[in-house]
Amino acid sequence: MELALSLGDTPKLPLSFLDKPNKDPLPSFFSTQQGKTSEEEKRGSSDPPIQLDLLPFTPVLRSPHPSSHLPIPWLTQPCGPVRELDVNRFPAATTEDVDDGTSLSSPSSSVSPFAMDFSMRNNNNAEYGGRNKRENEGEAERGSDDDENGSTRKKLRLSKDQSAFLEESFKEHTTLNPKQKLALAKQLNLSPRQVEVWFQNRRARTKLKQTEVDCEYLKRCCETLTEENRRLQKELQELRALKTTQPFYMQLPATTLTMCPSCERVATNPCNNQTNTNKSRFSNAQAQAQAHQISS
DNA sequence: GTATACAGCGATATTACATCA
DNA sequence: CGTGATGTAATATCGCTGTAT
Repeated sequence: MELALSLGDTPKLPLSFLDKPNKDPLPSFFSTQQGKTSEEEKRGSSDPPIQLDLLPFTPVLRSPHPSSHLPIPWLTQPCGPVRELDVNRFPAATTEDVDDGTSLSSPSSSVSPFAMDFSMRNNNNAEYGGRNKRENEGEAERGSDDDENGSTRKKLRLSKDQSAFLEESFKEHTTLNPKQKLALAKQLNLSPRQVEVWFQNRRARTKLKQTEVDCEYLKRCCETLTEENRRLQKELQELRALKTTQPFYMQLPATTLTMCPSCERVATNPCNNQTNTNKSRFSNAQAQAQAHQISS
């Protein structure tokens, strides 16, 4: 994973929740690799920029309003490889079977990255088929989820293929405009509301994961800084002890003081910036103070 | 140009259910 | 088999934004 953190130079940590003002629903998916596993996301190293690769293929091009959505790649690009169909699906179910003339699963489909037919998916599931059928007939939108016998909602489990299809769509676009929503719903034989809910939940999951990663990163930062602080405190104590026991620099003639070009400190000798220790820096500071005293 | 009502949408919290160990 | 943990679909609510009046 690419890391862009520089605690010394960067005033701002690359945390999504710090970059976002308030309402931005999703982290910006940048500088990440594809195919990161959750194991890798939970890595214990102190690697910085923790930007989850939750949308590996595309940057987020979020538009606050459907009317301003950017062109939709998966509405215009040719379909990707045809996915394996659900083996549990009725073989007789074809796209044409459910096509009303505005088929979205044709090769020139304006919907899917890969052709797939889910028309029989939910009907295979005796428990959920009726509900989905009803919803797909346009009856169910917000607030009308009870099934026909008035019972409470039944939890629908989307099939693997449906989930995969939605995931692919989500990679292309994390939000849907109404047209996309309808197209996806038709393609998956789900209600537009279900598609909408799925995307809402998916965004929430994405954000949650990113938050977890951000927290983990902050935790590591805190630990690192604590350790650094501890080390510096210890060093300071040593330097104070050194000052009281060995004030050798006070005896140096002022004419031997020079300015180190690399670190811009007054020193008795040009210091090696890379190997300069804090102790020598301390001595330099003392010498600088002495030089200032002499000049004034 | 401004104020108001309304609709649509996304974010978020929560609930309900399915699945698994 | 019962149970708790976990994942996720679905619901409820709120706030924001654009639009019509």
